[in-house]
Amino acid sequence: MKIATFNINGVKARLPAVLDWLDESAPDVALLQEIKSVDEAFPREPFEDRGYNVETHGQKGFNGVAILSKLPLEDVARGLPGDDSDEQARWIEATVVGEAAIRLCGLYLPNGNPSPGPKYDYKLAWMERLLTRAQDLLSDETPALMAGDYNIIPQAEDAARPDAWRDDALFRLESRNAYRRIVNLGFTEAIRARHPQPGLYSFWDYQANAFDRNDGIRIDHVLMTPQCADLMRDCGIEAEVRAKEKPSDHVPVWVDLAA
DNA sequence: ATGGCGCGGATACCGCGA
Repeated sequence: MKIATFNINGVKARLPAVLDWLDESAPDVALLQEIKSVDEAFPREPFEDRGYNVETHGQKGFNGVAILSKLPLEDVARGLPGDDSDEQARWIEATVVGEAAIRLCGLYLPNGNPSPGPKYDYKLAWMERLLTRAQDLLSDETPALMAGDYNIIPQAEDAARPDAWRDDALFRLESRNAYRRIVNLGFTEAIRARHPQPGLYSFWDYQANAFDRNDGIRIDHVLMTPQCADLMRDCGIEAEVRAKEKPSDHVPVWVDLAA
């Protein structure tokens, strides 16, 4: 089962590019971030025409996450637990049943800039809630993954110019510490585990020809529970998607599971 | 590269992203 995560930066603006990607890459499951659409306006039909079940958790203008799956999705839940007053649509989860049942969590972690400030406080508070959900997933001792746009550069080797990000919310020490605490609970981060070499990126800014200069960062991650990591056959980053017509600034990251 | 580029939702600019 091929499971991909992709921050599409607006489903309406990205529809042709996302459909082309689905036709070429043919993931069984796609976890989408930044759909920037309310649920009622999400263009379900072209995805359903391609055989995908569609579950969305949208909001007006910003954020928004979705799951596309060729297999049925069960027990769909929306919103990261831990703060009923949080109205930002950044978390969706569901179970997909193939050869094995996998709990899928799609996430769009807050950017946090400028830091310090209230947006950075929100990012760190959100990561505390993510830690709690992550602990519960591990306690289940079943195959599960948390995939999406983490807005975290985990280590210096995950940025072409780490010094340029030193004081940014994506790379500040507190951000990296919070992320590492979650990973170190017992998750396997797919790309680090299988492709540990530096220079693999998942985001390139639209400005200043960043992609042509490979001035990128790796901020889209797939974290797997031990039971899920045991199923991983391969994983990769589809950097070539960034060179296509009217691209997102992110590219898809995928894992292939024996499931 | 203290400048850029792109999206959405409000209007002929702004908030936001990373």
